[in-house]
Amino acid sequence: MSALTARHEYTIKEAAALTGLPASTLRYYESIGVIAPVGRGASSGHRVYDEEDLDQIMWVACLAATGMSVRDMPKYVANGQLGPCAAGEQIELLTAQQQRLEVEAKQLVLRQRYVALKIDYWHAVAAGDDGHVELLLGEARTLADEVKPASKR
Amino acid sequence: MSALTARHEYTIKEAAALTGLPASTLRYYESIGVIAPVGRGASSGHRVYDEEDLDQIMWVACLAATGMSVRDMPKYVANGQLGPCAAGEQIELLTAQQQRLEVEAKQLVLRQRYVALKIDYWHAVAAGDDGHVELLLGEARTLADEVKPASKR
DNA sequence: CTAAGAACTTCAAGTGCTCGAAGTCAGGGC
DNA sequence: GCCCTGACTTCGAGCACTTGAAGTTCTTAG
Repeated sequence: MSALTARHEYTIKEAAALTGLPASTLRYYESIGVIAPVGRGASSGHRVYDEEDLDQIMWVACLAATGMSVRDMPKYVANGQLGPCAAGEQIELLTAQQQRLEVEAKQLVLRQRYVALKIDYWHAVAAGDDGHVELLLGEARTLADEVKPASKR
Repeated sequence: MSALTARHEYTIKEAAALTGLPASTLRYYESIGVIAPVGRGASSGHRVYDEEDLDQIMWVACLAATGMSVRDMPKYVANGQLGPCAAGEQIELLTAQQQRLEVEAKQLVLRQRYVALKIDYWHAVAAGDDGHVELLLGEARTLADEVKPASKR
């Protein structure tokens, strides 16, 4: 298996893009021991992530998203190391993460609408279109009420 | 009329409940000048919020939710009172924000695809479907390759 | 009226990143 | 070869809250 399965390697930037955590956070997590030390390029000293590292990071990202403090994480990461026997738990956490991402996507769309609305609003103000201004202000208030649960993060 | 139209007054706790921001954050925002100084009870020295304060806080909460830094907020909050003269600057700030949100949306979609792939992967692992596992690992690699051009193209 | 307790006050320190500075390293053009 | 660009490295400071301590004030029950 190992000979044919050329393990793909990732730079810190690719790992960041796939897991949704900034590179700085990946280094931070490694520095405080939340994730295991990542392999380094022989000559460069740069971090080299493999699939296993990414799985671990995804796991940590799930824990972080549920509000767990970084001091409590190492224990739970150890559980995640157990491999195939832990597949069920992995799926459970990843599914929860999927739902969070969906919520995040919805909130993002809402924010995009809100910003677009505000741009319209200022265009109307600049044009002196008072009727349109009033209309847009009303819509903005409606949207503002919906954007409440964006206080986390 | 105005005497009877009791302009409702709120404690910091009520203001927090209505705006969705913790009381500590309201004090923090006031301390750094993001919101105007709030009136105080004559004898107690406790903060007393009125409707206008709440509108301003809601507005700031929206800015915070869209990712604006607290340093940029005072200008933006002040501009809200200035009317048409500041429309150009408002539009400029909001358009920049719109572009940030667009980037964020693309990254979010990428993460969603990755998580979905990982769920498939663990299902295949649980089922002992090694061929499928290999296939999905390959797809993860392909997904990672898409990240690279996204940063510079 | 007084005493207990909840809720407010300020100030300081902690948290979880996040950014900037200064230096190292890989790849490409001359 | 040699330099340039750009991505990586560590480290320490900064940011946006957040929490804790210590004290004051409002409220309520006896």
